[in-house]
Parts: sequence; C-alpha cells; structure tokens
Amino acid sequence: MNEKTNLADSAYLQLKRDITSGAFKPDDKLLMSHLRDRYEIGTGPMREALSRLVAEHLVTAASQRGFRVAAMSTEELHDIYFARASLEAMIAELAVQKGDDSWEASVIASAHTLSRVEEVENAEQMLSLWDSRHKAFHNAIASGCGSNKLMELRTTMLDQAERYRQLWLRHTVFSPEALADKRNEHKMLIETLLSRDTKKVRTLVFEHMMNPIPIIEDILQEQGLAG
Amino acid sequence: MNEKTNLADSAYLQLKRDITSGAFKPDDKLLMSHLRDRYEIGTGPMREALSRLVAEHLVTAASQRGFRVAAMSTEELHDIYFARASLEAMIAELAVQKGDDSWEASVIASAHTLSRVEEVENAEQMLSLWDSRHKAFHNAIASGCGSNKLMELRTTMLDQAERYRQLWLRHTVFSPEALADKRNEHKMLIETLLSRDTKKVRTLVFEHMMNPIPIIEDILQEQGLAG
DNA sequence: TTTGCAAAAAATATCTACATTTTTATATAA
DNA sequence: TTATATAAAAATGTAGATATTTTTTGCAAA
Repeated sequence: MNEKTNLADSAYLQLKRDITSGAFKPDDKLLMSHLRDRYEIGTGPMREALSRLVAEHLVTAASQRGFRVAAMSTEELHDIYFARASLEAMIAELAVQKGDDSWEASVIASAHTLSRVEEVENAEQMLSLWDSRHKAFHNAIASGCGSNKLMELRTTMLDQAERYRQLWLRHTVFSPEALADKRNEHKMLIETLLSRDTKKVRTLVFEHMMNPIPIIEDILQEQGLAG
Repeated sequence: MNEKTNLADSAYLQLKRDITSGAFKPDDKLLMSHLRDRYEIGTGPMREALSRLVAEHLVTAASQRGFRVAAMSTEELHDIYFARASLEAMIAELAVQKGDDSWEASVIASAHTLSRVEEVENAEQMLSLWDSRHKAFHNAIASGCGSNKLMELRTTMLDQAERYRQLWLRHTVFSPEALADKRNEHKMLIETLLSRDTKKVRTLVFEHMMNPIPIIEDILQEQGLAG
C-alpha cells in the first residue's frame, strides 16, 4: 500500500513546513511565480496546495490579489493558546476516565524516552529530538481519550500553534532552568494522571499549556512580530 | 467593501451545499467532467474547491483516482457527535463563566424567536426557518465563550455533523412530540444558564447534544447508509 | 520644485484548452 | 475461469490567453 503522491501534495507539505519553520515570514506575499520556481511546479497544483493551507488558516487568500502567509499577533497567540489549552485539558480528563493499562504504560514509556534526551552533540539535533519526544509524550496522554475527531481537532490546533510554539521551544530547550521546570511539571502531571483525579488533571494540563504564553509574548515583542 | 469572489470560491460553496443537502450521496465518485458541467467551470478552480473540502473532511482524495464524497457510518456518527457534544459543553461552561448581561439578553432573544416558528404555510419553509433559528439560539449561547478559535472549532464540527444533523432535523421538526421535547430541553437549558451552575450546564448541554444519536442511527439503518 | 491626478505599462492572478500519464474497462487467448 | 493485451476513460499537469491589480510615467496645477 504505497501511498502515491501528486505534485499538489508535495508542494502542500513543503510550503507548510516552510511557513512553520519561518522560511516564509508572517504576512509575506506568496508570489505565484516565486512559488512555482521554488517548488518546481505549475500554477494549478500550486493553487491546490495553497487552497488547503487557506482551509487550515496558515495562509490567507484575497480574490485577485493572491495569497499571503497568515499574520501573527499577540492577540492570536492568546486566542490559540487558550483554545488549545482548554481542548487539551478536556481531552486529558477524558483520557483519565477512559484510559486503560496499556494507555498508562505508553504514557510512562514516552515520558521516560523524553527524559533521556541529553547525550546529543549537536544543539539543533537536541532541539528537534526533544521537540519530537515532547510531542510524543503529550500525544500519548491525549490518545487515551478514545475519540478520533477530538484528536483531529487537537492536530488542527497544534498546526495553528506551531509557529508560536517554535519560538517557545528554542527558549526552553536551551535554558537548563526552563528545561528542569518542564521536567517537574511532567513528573507532577504523570502522578496526577495515575491518581485519576480528573479535576486536578484538567487544571494541571490547562496551566501547563498556558505557561508558554508570557515567554512567547516577550519574543514576539523583541522580534517586532507583535502585530 | 464588496468581497469579490472567484470561480473556485463559488464552486466550493455550491459543492459543499450539494454534499450536505444530499444532492451528492456519501461515497459518490466526484467525476471531474461531471463537476465541470454542473458548475460550468474548468478543472483548475474545480480542483481548488475540492482541495478545500478535502481539508474539511467532506471529500476524500486518492492520488490519480480523483475525489469522492466522504462516506458516512454509524461509527463516524458516534465519533462526531461525541466530540461535538464535548466541545459544545465546554464552550457553554465557559460562556456561563464569562458571559455578561448582553450575552444573557441575546440568548433569551434568540430563544424567543425560535419559539415563534409556527405560523408558516409551507412545510419545507418551516423546516429551514426552525433550523436556522435553532442554530442561531445555540450560536448565541456559545458566543459568550469569548474565544474565536473555539468558535472556529465549533464550526468545523458543525460542518462535519451537518449531513447527519439533516436526517435528525426532518424527524424532529415534523414530529409535534419531538418538537415539544426540544422546547422543554431549551427551556431547562436557559434556566440553568441563568442560574450560572457551570457543572449542570456542562452535563445538560452534553446530553442535549447527544440526544439525536439514536434517532439518526435508526434513519441510517433504514436508508442503508450504515456503512 | 512639489503634489495630485490620469493614463499607460508592467506585473500578477485567474482561467481554459489541450497534452500527458495513469487507471479502469473490455476483449482475447491460454 | 484466469491472465494478458488493448482500448477507453479519467486524472493530472503545463502552457498560454484573459482579466485584474499594481506600479510607473507623464503632465498639469499649486
């Protein structure tokens, strides 16, 4: 079952990556001729890729005026993070109610794997390894909720948060204190999950998800992306 | 500020309506030549419209094999309605916490408007009027949550539920008993909202949103759409 | 000179028509 | 029947035509 892929698909993936990684800046004009050169593709498939990203709110479209990278702002930062924290807290609560033994095991396993990110030479490698394992950890928790659609909504929010989250990530991973804080939060989170105290899980997850906001806000100010 | 619109936009809107209204059935092949004829449009813009609907999960795409209307199933019915009920309950809880006087007023106003859907001749008109006012009522409640992103997630789920909801709608609006039940549920809901009992609001909204499931399940069976 | 406006030119977005590639259906032979 | 070859249908992609927006230029008035 090798999933084939057409040009629109690959342009979609590349452009999405280029936007979340910052290769294209917020509010940048996405010039069709430039995109065609960059991704070696015709206008047709390119517009398909853009249309999908418009649906995901990473790109905006104005008829007859083409496409732009969606803007960033502290306002949107708060909106996205609040919605995401609320959703994640609710999903965690459900996971605690529904999760079985194998769920507990997968949470503990992914937490352990995350705690072992240290003996890496390259700083950038460290960043991406911690990021992927951190995501895997929170993903393991959420997976217990038992709802595909809620998991899809969660992915939607994660995609929209990604550009903001990247700012936070560098700050956190390269700061031993911040990293230690996270370790503690995760430890406390696991204890609470295992205790099955749903109410406490909800507030703890909510707060854990809201913590990055002030940090990101500062970085947005510094970089003049505050909008 | 007259929002201009291109062919892809209008094809997107028309096709979306045609899918949710049942003009195209679940799992139908969406033949490009047919779509081009129907919407009087070339392949380019048509594919843009389809790409957006793929992102919204109303259409599925298989590379080199074109597009299909997303299937329906009792499994998906449960998944969508559970996620939607959970989300709506959470949003209602937030609305109760944050909503001000004008929010209360708009909820009561839209409930009143809904209760006055009666003196209409045409049955189909009655259906669409009750539907839009019912939506407006629940929208008024949710609007109090104060989060654009949560409202967007809510719209996402509403769109995905729409085909299932249409089945329930006919059943409910054309049954005096079912309609009376809804009236009571709404009355009780408003009382609880005004009492600001957040916990009760949450469970009440959740149950209200889950009620249609068995009815829709039956209709899916009858129509052989159970998948 | 500088500013404002209008017309022309350039750049860009959008759409269609057609060419190419891939899948699906049909026919034929083992 | 089953497998293989052939034909038809369909999806995908590109190039170029058309329409719209933006920029530049030219000119007149302050």
